[in-house]
Amino acid sequence: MLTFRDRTTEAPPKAGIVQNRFLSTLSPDDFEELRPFLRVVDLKRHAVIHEANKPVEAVYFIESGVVSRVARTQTDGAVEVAMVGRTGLIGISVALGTMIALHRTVVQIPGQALRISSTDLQRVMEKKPALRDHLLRYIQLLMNQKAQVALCNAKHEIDKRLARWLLLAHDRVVGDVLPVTHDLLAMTLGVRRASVSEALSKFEAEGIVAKTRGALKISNRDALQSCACECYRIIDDRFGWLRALPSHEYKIDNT
Amino acid sequence: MLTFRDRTTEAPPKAGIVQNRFLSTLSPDDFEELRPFLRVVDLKRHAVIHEANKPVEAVYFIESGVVSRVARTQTDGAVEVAMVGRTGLIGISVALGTMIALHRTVVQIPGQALRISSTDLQRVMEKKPALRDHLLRYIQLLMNQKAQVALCNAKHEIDKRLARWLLLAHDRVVGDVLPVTHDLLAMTLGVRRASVSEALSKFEAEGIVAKTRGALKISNRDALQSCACECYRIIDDRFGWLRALPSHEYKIDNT
DNA sequence: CTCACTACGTACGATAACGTACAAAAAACA
DNA sequence: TGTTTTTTGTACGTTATCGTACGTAGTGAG
Repeated sequence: MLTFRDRTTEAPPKAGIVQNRFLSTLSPDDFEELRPFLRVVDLKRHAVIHEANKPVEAVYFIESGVVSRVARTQTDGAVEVAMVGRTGLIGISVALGTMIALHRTVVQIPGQALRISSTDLQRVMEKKPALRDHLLRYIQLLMNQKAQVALCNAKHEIDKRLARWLLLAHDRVVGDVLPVTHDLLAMTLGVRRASVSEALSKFEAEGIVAKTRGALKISNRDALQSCACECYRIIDDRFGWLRALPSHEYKIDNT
Repeated sequence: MLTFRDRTTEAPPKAGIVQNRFLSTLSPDDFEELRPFLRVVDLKRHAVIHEANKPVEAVYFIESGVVSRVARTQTDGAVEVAMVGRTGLIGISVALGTMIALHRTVVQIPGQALRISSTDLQRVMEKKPALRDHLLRYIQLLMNQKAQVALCNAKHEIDKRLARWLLLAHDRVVGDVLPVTHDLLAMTLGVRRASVSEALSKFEAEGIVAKTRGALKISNRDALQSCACECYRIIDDRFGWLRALPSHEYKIDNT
């Protein structure tokens, strides 16, 4: 059991209100078109939402939790190339028209999502071009994130990369607790588990995070930010346009 | 002067015929709509085609040479996140609707391109939805490449990454000579110049490449391929759909 | 309560890559 | 032609990270 109060599995702050930033920034008109097709689904830990090169049956707007897009090779394990949370969605290949997943997508921190079948979404997109435009703009965020991660992996030390990941994840969950193991972080960053443990111990000694078996608590976000490389800011800045858009309180059936 | 015959700056094999694979796989109907707007332009070494976060004035379909999309931070130099050649184009943000460049784009190996202004391309896209679909599908290739580079940077040794880059570049030029300096390769891969020199010396000792000041010749492509990591194949495979499409011989004014 | 299992702390030598530096060779320039 | 600049070869000590391994402490199952 978690020693920390795990706020990430709590009910969303406002029950029945859409938490997803992508959806809440849609115009009421566009969202109304989408609403009848959306269904709440649980994202269970380590669940594979999409498999690389396989057809995308449905698109998921993340309501809570964190999902990773990962790249793989035969010999190496999976490495995260982008992180998606309340601000985003999984299944962009529907907007791109191929309906084939680019990468494996895995649930890192459990939560919920609003699901719509690919065909339904396609139909709505045809009717509402603004929705497609919104999706395409979101794709730029993802591309930017992937590119920055590529640079970060090439140039920055493990502790900086770890700090970046923790900050991005922190932004995407409710509360300060991240229910992640060192092992998971190691896989995600493509490094040794031991390296993650060492870096986290250093952070804990400086009072930046507090550790528990299976979970981390961010105690001093500002200090963590000064540990991270510029990449965090660069990735985060691109979400500015999403944050800048007016956010609506859309209701959704919790069934 | 180059000791090797530098075939990359020769006139294209068939003068007046479009070399760009993206264009040559368009339907005659769609291409005809585009043709009047296309102008041949030179890509000069180190020229910056697009600057990150700046408006995209025009889109470039690469005819010859190699162009890199690079990510940057204040403190680190630029690192390549994707490579574009005869098979692709620069300026996807026009297809995504934002008209703002995601990354800096730099000419690595000089060549030529077919240029169309962003507004003209937008107009053609509206008239010909198939063109937009084609563009969006191409974006998946780029995303895949970025993701694989992210993994590669995290997990693979310098010599394997170098081999991957050389293979990708080799696929994108005419002939076996790559007019690149060690310095450029180092920047591109995000490593020391000395590391590149060492790796190349090793390759030369094994008869895989031949070196000259400012240029490399791929002597044994098969051997090079067995030096590279899986990432080359993974990136290259995604171009399968482009290669699979029928290719037309479209004429273009060389003025 | 015991047992098995997962998560974490920590240690060791090995090695890939780093930063830096300097000189030689080739090309460009004047 | 001589001079400057660019490119490359090579070396040194240093550091980050690796692979591996083993012990320990929580956690869950029976």
